[in-house]
Amino acid sequence: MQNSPLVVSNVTLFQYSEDILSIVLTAANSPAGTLKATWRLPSTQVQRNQTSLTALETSLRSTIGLQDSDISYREQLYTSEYPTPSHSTVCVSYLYISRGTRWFKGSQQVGVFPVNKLPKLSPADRAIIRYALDRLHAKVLHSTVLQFLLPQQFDLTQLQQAFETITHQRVDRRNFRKKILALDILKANKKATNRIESVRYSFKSSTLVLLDKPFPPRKHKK
Amino acid sequence: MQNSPLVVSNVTLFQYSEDILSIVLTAANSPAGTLKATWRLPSTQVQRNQTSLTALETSLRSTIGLQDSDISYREQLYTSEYPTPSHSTVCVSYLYISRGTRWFKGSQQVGVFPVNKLPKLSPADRAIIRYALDRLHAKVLHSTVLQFLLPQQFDLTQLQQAFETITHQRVDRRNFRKKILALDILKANKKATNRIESVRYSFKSSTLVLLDKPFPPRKHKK
DNA sequence: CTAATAGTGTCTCTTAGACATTATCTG
DNA sequence: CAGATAATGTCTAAGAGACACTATTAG
Repeated sequence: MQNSPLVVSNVTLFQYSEDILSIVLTAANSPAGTLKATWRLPSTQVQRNQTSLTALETSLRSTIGLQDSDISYREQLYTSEYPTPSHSTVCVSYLYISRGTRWFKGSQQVGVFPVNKLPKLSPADRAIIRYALDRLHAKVLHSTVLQFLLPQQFDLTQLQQAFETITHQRVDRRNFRKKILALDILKANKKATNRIESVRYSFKSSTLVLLDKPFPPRKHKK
Repeated sequence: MQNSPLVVSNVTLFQYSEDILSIVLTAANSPAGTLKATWRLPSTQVQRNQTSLTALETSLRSTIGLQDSDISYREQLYTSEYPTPSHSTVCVSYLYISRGTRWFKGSQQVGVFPVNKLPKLSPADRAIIRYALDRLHAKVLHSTVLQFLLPQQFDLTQLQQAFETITHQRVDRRNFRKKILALDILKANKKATNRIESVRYSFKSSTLVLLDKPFPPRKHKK
């Protein structure tokens, strides 16, 4: 007999590679006789001696093999509630970022889906993902989140591509460079060869930095 | 026997008048023999057939007499957790705004405290209030939240004062006017008399409007 | 008459944003 | 030698921010 709502937590786990932003989903045990898998955000119930965070990480490790160190960024998204007359559920959602999928086992239970090719999902999960995408979008404009999606070293073209992919904005290359360099958040690493290779950069700070002004050029008419 | 954490919700209820930003707190039943009241954020436990929101509003009505219609703005703040080895607590916090305190009964159980004269509070409550203040500050810069703190009709001086109080910024009057009028979010109401009375304005939209660019002049050197 | 408050306009400087060409490497 | 990619500088227009005086009302 419980007198508290059920508590669960789930996560929108982003991952970016080859200019594609993806989300990690897990396949629910499909009902017998069903051919198609049912996909969900990775989620778990929270026991009374856990927090939503510890429960989630334990679950991620066992179900999809994700180590703590595979996660480059974490933040709480929001808490949603699903009331029923008898027993409501409180769901604490998180936004995680992983830099790649070295951890990915290719299990049939786990899938990495580009955000514009998501499988059928519950309305609740879709709402959460939409919210997470909005949040990520906003954060790209006002902070250095991109550092958690990109490899540690990258060139400005990669940075700009990631920026454009996530914000759905096209920006002028020269203005983008000018502005991002003016922000003084990147450090240049000596280029390895003298061929025409791009100068590789990394972020000065390894932690999220908030920008006073939205960081990039806004539009690009032509 | 529960297998879920305990769920509670609480609220940072803001109220602004006479150029002072205040928060509503309730007095916990002080332990016998204690002279001083112990103040807390209004909070309530969430039962299994409730949501944090319904539980909170029910509780607010009965404990401090706050009607639904007294609240001009609501938003979820964040969810915090207080783990203990045996039984952790999940606390869903909200940010509310009320336009004044007509509802206020002056009960000994309820207090309205200016944000810079808060009584002693638990570290958890202080953290939540700090967070709420930061959020409010950010929202003043990027949206029209001030409409929920101010009376429906106000003059630009009042608007600017509220702005300055909440952001701790002093801005130049002329620049403030120029910018806020350029945003085209206010409508002027005909002034009642032909004396030197300020023109009174109200917001065009009765709902929160997000601004693309942070709304006001930033600094004021002298 | 004095003090307080409301209202208003201009100039400067910084920054956003538009835009085209050259050099190097790959095939 | 053709095609792709990286690097770079200048001009213009808009907006941020600094700044001072006049008119009205209240005491």
